[in-house]
Amino acid sequence: MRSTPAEDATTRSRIRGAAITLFARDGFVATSVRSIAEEAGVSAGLVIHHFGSKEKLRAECDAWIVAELMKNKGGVDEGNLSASMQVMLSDLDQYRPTLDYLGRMLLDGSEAGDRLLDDLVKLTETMLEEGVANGVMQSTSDPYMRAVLVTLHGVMPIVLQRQFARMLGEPGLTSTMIRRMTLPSLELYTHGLYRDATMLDAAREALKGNE
Amino acid sequence: MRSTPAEDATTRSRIRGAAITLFARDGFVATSVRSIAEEAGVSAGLVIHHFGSKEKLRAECDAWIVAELMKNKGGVDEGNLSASMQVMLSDLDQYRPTLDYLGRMLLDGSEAGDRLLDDLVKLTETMLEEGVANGVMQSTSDPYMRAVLVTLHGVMPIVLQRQFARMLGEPGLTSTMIRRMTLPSLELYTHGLYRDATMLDAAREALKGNE
DNA sequence: GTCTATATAATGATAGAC
DNA sequence: GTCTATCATTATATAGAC
Repeated sequence: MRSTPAEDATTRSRIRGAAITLFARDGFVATSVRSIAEEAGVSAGLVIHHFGSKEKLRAECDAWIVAELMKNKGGVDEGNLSASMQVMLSDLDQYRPTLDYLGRMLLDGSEAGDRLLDDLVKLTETMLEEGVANGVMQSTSDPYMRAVLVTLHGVMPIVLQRQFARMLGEPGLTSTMIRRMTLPSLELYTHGLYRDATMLDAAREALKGNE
Repeated sequence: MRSTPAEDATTRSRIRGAAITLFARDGFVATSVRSIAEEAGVSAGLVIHHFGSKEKLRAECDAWIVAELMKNKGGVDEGNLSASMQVMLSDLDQYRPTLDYLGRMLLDGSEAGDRLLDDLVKLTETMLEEGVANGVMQSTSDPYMRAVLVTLHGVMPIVLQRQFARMLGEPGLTSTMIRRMTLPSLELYTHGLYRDATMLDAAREALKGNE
């Protein structure tokens, strides 16, 4: 619970940092208290002494990461998801552990991760609404679903970063990858994939029958 | 290794089925041999007797799922990913275990999962190339990256199914969700998100400077 | 605060009876 | 083929010395 600023050399914070690294890399269940202790250069007993249990340590890691993410989200006026994500993706050296851990949270059933994603969807929904109101974005038949899809597409490079990096021959999430995906992503979000509405109209007709 | 057709009542296949269910639901490390045995209604010793080790059991589950997925991919002439996925997504009752397990494979570092995803990307790339050649799809500055993005967006509902379902108030991947996401997805793939190329042009300019 | 030693439970895997 | 009993290892967590 220590929250003194600039406490980065504390043993407690070093343990937390080690835990974040290993939870992010191997997942919660696959990470042992012993391995965290080793990574932090302390004994296993001390880890438990400081945090009570592995589960409580995880909760504190979750909270720490959420705080870290909020710090950056605050910096963006509009609460624009892609912008706050972009800030972190453009400074990978600093934010990699945070982003890696975020990916784990979204998959591992963390309560904090769920609430975080809900927030991201809300931010995205607002951004899309404003875009439509300003006339810069297309309207949609289902604003909430579109916000969910855009958000999940946004976190995909983090959640599936192992596959993403592997397919591009990179060792992990790199700035090269981020740069390379920028144009194709924007192309998709600008011109779409299909040149006309044949598929869309067909789907509209098909769904009309089912309702 | 038994491959006799209609062997569904075999103890061995029942154990494999139980393993697939639990690996998909809880992940490989979080699933114990004992819990698989219980799910299959046999003893823990028998599981090892049949498969040698937990790891070998996993390998056989992987192979089984890959075969199951290939079976359906073969049914589609063009090797269209969204079509073969759609086949399975439209018959969730039958393919849920397979799809759930696929999601795990893509995340858990399974070799078989990696090769499978590579195949899906290749199929998608071919489909996109043909679409461009036929004039029904937009061209792109980076065909491979676009294929990767479209593929990863395609498997996203499976990989992030827990979040996806939770945000739509569903207990898991349901046909209701699939139906509801159809139109917004096609809208995005038809009209995109942005109404003009302002963002895209800006990115093009910005990247020109960095090269 | 930090360690070592230990308690207790669960894990993957083996041995041998039937 | 299937079970029970068991081994060896590892896990989280505790106790107590320093």
